[in-house]
Amino acid sequence: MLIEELVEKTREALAKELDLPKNTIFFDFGKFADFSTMITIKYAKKLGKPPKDMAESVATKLKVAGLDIRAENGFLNCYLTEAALQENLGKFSNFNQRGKVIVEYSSPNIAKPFSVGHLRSTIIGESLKRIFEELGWKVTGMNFIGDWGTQFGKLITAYKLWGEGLEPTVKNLLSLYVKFHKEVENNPELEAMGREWFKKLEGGDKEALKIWETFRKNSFSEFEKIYKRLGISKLEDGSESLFVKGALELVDELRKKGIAIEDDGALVIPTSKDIPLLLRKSDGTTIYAARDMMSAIWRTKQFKPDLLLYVVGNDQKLHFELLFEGLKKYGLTGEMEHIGFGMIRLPEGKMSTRRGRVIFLEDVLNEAVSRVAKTMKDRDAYSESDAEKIGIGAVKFTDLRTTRTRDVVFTWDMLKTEGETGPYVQYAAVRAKRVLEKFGKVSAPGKKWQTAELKLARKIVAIRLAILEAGRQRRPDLVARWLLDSAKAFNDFYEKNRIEGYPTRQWLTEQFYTAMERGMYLLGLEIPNQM
RNA sequence: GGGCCAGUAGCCUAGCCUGGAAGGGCGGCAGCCUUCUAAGCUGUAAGUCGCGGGUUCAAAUCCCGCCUGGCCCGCCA
Repeated sequence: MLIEELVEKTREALAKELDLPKNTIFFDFGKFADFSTMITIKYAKKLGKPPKDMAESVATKLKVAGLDIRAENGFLNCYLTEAALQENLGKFSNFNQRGKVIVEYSSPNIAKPFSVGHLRSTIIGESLKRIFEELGWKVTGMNFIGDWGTQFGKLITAYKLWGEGLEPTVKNLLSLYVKFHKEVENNPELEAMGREWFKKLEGGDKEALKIWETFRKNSFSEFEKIYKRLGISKLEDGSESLFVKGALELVDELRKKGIAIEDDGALVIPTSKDIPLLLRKSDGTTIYAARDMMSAIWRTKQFKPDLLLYVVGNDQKLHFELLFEGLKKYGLTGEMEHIGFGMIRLPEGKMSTRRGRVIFLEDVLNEAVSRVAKTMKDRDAYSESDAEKIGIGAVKFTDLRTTRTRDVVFTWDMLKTEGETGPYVQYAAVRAKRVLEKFGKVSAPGKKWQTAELKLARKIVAIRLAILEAGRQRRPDLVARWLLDSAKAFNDFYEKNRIEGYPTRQWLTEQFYTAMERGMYLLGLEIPNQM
């Protein structure tokens, strides 16, 4: 029986034995046993009996095939038997969940370089996409590229004023944007010019559109490079600009239906919060909320999803609350969820594109890879492709292993390769891979596993629970946690036990390796050839 | 001013949903490469779980207040 089924069986058995509702029984996983509960303590209290005796008597009565259930310190600790462990090893698929989900992630802006700020959405989103796929969902990755809005009116203004003859590369456009915001302090009319150009753009002005197209084209080739390097899946193009026309029509429809109302010349949808959802400015142009709404409506029609996920920073939490309210008023019934994540900021404060205070992702990746390359060269074992895998792995893993919602202060410690890092995980996998290459595979383990072997097997088997929980809570860091635990267990095992010549150990090494491969894939980590 | 989130050893972090047994990493100190890769492993020191109250047999976890930091609070995205 699969581990999660054993958990469920135990829950049912306990509910029956203690006469408690199933949904009041919870387990801790991997802390002191494969899973454990202290429900007996609570129950003992109800009966006014000592918890220790209670646990003892429940433990002896409770019989679940495949489990060794023991009373320890008043807790009920459940251990998979050797047979159950063996059955579960090598099984990290077939979760058979059903459903369709659209995950919106990455969503960079055009005419701006990818900063480390975009990294989180991209990496977390990609990982969630893979986790949901693993669980059996049909997943569409959607890229809501920021390519519309007043800022492009400003950028066109800057381009017209100072950009003549300038190659419209992303870096050059960034300097124009920074210059605009500097100049605007002395020359406030620039703001008005910017709004004017945006109005022209939204009105379909040929010149404005032509300039904007150039921005877009250059940015897209930049994105492609970075996605390739990060191993990001092909994403459905959900650029904001695709929804401009629809948004204008939608806003009209909402007004006619009375869902949206005029307020100070602008059009808004009232909400339960103290601010409304603003859709259209008093100058008649739309703001991003209108395009967000239209986009959600389009997604729903096009893909008929059960769930819409938005992997966007915590700073937009309120926006999504308002947006979802607006969408519900419009009549959208599907589930919508904002998957917020903590902001990356610099030790000196928030990153700001306008002030040019950003760290480019490309620079971070290059630095990571070159540090790894140096280490490899010092050891006389340099490989360009492995350096890339390890360097990028270090950056991704650092990001993914911390709780999603925590803010991150950027330091170059992201690039560490020792301790709880991506390279640590990769290293354990590489060690296992080498052993398998050298000594081959065995068809079956031996009988009567030793303590060390059981210990390793328990860690490996927990991958199913990690993936299930990661999906339920939308938390890739739980998979990262498993990778770390499992790698730690293997490194420990490897140092203390000779693997060659012991069928059980060789077999476990293979189980470890395939599970690691799977878990690493879910986070987008690659296994180097050697390190 | 209002709202949301966070505060766990010198530093970083897990545990908080579902109360009961404070885990890990970095750095420090002391060790381990003639046997499958030392980006590894072992041992050790280091904690008023921000502060104060409450609920409870039991609070890092739940409730209230406060302090500190971050973020958000219609014509930006």
